[in-house]
Amino acid sequence: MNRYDPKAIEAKWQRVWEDARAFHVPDPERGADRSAKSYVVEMWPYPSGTLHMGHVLVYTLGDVISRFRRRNGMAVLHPIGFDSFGLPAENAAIKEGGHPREITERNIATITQSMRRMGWGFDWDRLISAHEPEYYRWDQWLFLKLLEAGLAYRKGSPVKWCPVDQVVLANEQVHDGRCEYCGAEVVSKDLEQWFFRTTAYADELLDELEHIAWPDRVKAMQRNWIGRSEGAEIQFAIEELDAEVSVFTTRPDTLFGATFFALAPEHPLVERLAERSPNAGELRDYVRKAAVKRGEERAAAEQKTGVFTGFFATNPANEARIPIWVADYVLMEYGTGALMAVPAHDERDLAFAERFDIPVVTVIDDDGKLINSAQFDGWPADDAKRAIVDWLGERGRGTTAINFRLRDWGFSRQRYWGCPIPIVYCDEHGAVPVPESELPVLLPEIDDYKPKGIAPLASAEDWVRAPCPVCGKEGRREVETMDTFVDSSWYFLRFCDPHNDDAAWDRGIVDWWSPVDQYIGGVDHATMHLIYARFFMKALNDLGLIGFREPFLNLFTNGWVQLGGSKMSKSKGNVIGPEELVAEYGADSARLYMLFIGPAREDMDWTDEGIDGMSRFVRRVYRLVGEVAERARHGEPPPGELTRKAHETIAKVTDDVGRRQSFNTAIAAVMELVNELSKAGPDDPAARFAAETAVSLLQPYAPHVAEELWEQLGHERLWEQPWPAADPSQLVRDTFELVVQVNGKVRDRFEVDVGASEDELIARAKASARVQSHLDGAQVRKTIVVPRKLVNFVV
RNA sequence: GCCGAAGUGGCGGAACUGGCAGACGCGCCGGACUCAAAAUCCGGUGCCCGAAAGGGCGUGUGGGUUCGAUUCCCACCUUCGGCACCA
Repeated sequence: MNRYDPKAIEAKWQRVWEDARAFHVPDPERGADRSAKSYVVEMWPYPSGTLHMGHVLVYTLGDVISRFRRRNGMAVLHPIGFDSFGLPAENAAIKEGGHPREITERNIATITQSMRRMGWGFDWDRLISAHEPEYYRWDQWLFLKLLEAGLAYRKGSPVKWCPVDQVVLANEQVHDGRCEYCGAEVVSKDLEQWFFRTTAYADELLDELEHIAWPDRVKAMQRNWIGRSEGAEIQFAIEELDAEVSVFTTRPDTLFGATFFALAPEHPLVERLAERSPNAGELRDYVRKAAVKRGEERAAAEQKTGVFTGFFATNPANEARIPIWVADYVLMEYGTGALMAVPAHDERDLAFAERFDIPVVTVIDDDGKLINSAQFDGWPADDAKRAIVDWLGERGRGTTAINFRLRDWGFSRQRYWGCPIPIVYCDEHGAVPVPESELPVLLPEIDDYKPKGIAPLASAEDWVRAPCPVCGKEGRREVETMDTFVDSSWYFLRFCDPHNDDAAWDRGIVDWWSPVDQYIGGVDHATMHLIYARFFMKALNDLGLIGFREPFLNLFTNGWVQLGGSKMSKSKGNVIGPEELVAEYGADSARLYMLFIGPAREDMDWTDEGIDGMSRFVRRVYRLVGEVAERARHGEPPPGELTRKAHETIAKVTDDVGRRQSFNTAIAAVMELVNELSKAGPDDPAARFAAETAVSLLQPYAPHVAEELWEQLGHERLWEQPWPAADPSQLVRDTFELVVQVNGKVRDRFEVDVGASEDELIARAKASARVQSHLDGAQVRKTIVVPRKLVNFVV
């Protein structure tokens, strides 16, 4: 008997698939039926040195789904590419020398090899990588489109700046308000940065969550992230300045309880107040210090801080003059950067009021009714919200308002290894887009990638000098690059038409395949990537470039793979990686075990004992099926236990993989079938059918060994065979196990004819000696019969 | 603080629609084969009492609904995750 040799088997079939172009899908024919297409995408990997266990999980999931759908008669697009721009390659280049491109391409080559060895059925003809000009020129083109549509823009936003070194500092480079390099006091400076107007779609991004089949937790995270809150904007007057300043509040019902007014240090009004304030020095000093603090630092402060401006604001509800403070717990980025403080009904306002001895006025009683609120006294708070805003509205002092936590997406990066932003700055014409005909703006070669606080590209002086597209006079190129999330916001569109040199994609082709039917990836991308990609689709749809507004109809979020946990096994002591795993056990066992450990949606713990067990199972299947293959018997399997078990297993696996996406239980079901087959032995008349069924059902998980055994059984090209169908007539049983309970406790169980009537069931149940001993002459008060399940006597 | 997910044997987990708790696997125990070991095969394995038959207990805790609850409801505890001076 030949021994199971995964290395030989896997190499053999990988070769066969490649020669047969088994996973290649052609472009759709014009007018082709879309109902049987399926577009399956796993989040494209960042090409770090090697594959890790997380990759094994994600791509095996995608492969199982793709192979299953192919055999269910669907045209399946299952592509792969690399998210190949980004920081790690740049950092590696800084640390070890070499060019980020070389490092990246070397890694891609290594990982590609490993992916092939895992047997993942990708359409390799569609391989794309973000760092190639053939890809990123379309990043640039899309940027120009969004710019034209007003969905990309530039604005100044405050950064930490060292006035001595003349560089931007990252948060981590500021210690106690001083520069990490020279110790100079850091100041805040407005720096122009690029933004996408994600907030233009805030409402839709929120509302459309209702209509996509995503996990609840991901939807919840996006809702949190978008953070819609409903409330009101209310105008307060500052009489001394003859100015008005508005605040956002979700609690207009507490308006009568406002006892002070607070401005963010960055609020434009602060400087105007400082000009006329007796304590201008203190005020400006406070503002300066607040500006160089990190947001988290401000939030973590044990005590609230602030400075009184010397001015007062007038509450439009009761004409009360309340003191205006500047306080760094007020955020310029949210609402209007100003707030009415109601210490009685807001913890933060209370903490501030206590610190600075500001009065606290309660305006809502324990019953939720308004007090101290003039004509609104006695109103329930919820009704009062609306009534007060209406009342203010009549006098032009307030209106309902909605605020979002979501901010526009700042996507420019002071980094080298990314897509150049196609803009030239001209003294006369400002930021001028590079004409489409001049794309791509190629990333130039430079010598030093180190972050110096100015973008590395600035050192490529010949490249930076470029003529202004409008006037031709010398201008300077944008030296910042795009966030890599730009690359990943549309790569799944490019997969549909990956080699198009004339356009980012052909709309007909993209609209045929898209949206993605099944997207798979880690929950760590719940907010950023999955929001940005949704934003892109909405924008591209509005631009007429695609025919849909949501990128991913179904999302499967996989858990994390923990290695060893507390109990690292064997004496290796080391973490075992996919490469060693394939070398030791073969890809099939690795793939199977990865999905068998537990529900793929949840975190899981990889153990070496576990894969030993799976390896045992695969060898067992190999041996058993081999024994069956040697027997000559063919033809229809006779009805019986084993035949029925095979049909039940087909039904179970089809449902688990197809509908429930419960991949671990499907494997368990096949194991049960294999156990039955083992018990029946290779000479059982149904053995061949059981073996063929087990092999066929295992194929999405363990494609190599399945293909090999399928061949041994005398067939060909399992990957093209229709998925087996359970014969309903074979699933019918003529007896079932009746459970008999007394007072809800199981006392006996035995086989009963399916056709038995209720009375017969009760009679049979009562006849049982075990049941009798529990009835023990007591009077049966009630009898419950559940057809084909149980009888319960209540005594 | 707000939002979300989850608590089941020694371990990973199963039980999909309120109906046999613990499928499947790991580990462990016993046996077969072997000079021996590995591999493989067979059997056992929730806990407690019992020689056994059998009985009792048992799905985080406490209550409730129900003939019957891992499943539904209420309260609480714990763990994990997201957001967070967001007004």
